[in-house]
Amino acid sequence: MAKILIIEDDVDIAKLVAGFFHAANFSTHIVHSGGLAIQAVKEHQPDLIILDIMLPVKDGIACCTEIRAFSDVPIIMLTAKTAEQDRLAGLSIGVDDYVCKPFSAPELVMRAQNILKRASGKLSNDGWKVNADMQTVSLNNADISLTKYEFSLFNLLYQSPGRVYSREQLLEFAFADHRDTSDRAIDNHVKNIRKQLKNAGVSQVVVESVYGLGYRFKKD
Amino acid sequence: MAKILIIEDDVDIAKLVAGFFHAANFSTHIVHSGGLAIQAVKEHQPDLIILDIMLPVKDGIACCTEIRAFSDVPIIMLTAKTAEQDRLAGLSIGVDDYVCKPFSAPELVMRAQNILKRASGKLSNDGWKVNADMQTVSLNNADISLTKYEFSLFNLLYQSPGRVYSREQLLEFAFADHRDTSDRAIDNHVKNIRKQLKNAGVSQVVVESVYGLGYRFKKD
DNA sequence: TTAAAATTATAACAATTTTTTAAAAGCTAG
DNA sequence: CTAGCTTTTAAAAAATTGTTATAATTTTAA
Repeated sequence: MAKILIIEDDVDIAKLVAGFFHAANFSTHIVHSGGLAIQAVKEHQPDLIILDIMLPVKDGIACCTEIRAFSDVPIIMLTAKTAEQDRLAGLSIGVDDYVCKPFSAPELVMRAQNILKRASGKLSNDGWKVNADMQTVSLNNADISLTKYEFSLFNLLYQSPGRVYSREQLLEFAFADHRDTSDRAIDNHVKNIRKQLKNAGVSQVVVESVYGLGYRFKKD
Repeated sequence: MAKILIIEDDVDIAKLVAGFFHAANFSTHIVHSGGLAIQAVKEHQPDLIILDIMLPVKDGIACCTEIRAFSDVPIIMLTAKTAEQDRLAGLSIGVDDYVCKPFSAPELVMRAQNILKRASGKLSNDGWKVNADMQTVSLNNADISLTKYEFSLFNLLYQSPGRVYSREQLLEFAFADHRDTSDRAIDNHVKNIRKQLKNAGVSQVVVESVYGLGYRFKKD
């Protein structure tokens, strides 16, 4: 389920757009000003951004430039007038697409899907792909099949690269009802995950142990 | 640009649906009665049909059966009530998908896109062909006859390769009104499907079990 | 630097859960 | 009633998960 970040000051339009993306099975997050945009991008790591060009204080073009300084996340710009489209075309800031207001929501969703389809081939997130449907993880399109708990564990660590989880936390968050299970079970799952990854040709260790603390997913 | 034929007596709904498909870059043609449907299909040769199940004089199911007599064009049925869905599941007329009213237009468009993507591949999906009329499945033109529930099960899994369905979901989606049936029934159907496929000379296991989760159709 | 202590890695095995299978019982349509 | 399909049942097989013991590694402290 892809994450969409909507940067739009008009509350009604933001909700409308979010609603359509929900219907199309995306998860969304909304911020209402350009000032909050950068932080939101870093925090939520969206798969795609819908960005209004007309924002108070810091406008869409400024936002886009700032985002582009640290991320290649696809951006669809919402523009109001033809003049703005021309301006967009002129400036070659890194916008992936633009949609003119008043826009058709299905069209917006579809463009988002197209862009994501294209982007997914680009292996943006270091080549990692985590698919909860299949309970599989893939690196550079090589599927790695994990068991239920292996996946649960891997996924939790993967979602917050660099964050260290204690074995207690891992039991609590990834194993849910197995609170009375021994810590060593975690070690074994980690061992098995590493073996699976190695078999799939992943040479670097991505699930790191942190002595005395727990495990974490390697950052960068 | 794919052609959609919309068979729907309610003028407003027909226009609404047509509007959404236009926005998604399809061309559409509308007929408002079942009586005109057959001729329209022959004349316009649509790539996909949206068919309302509730039509005056000749209803959607009758239309579907008639269309299936001479064409394999994908059909999405619009149904109003759950009872109708059950009826659909029971009759296995050759409907490719159904959408329940009130439906989300983006969802309808998306399902259409998915079906068309699959249909355009013809034999691209490893030579598999699923014929809802005959309740047969064929691989490279070798027919495999399945019973009603075997087919229903196989077809559901086949439509979303790689997606894992839990036994609960399979009961809900493929068996419709048999919610109180035991999980083990699914296992037996799967066993029988696999036996049939094996008898037909399909060596690879295409209906995979995913330990702890359910079953899925093998992807690629 | 080295030894002791603590932590993590690994492998073999046991326990548990889930899947597979076959046979029998229950249904249903002809 | 019969034949074919579906469901239940129960036991065997397979896969996963958990435990234990031991080895390897890292940290700490002498």
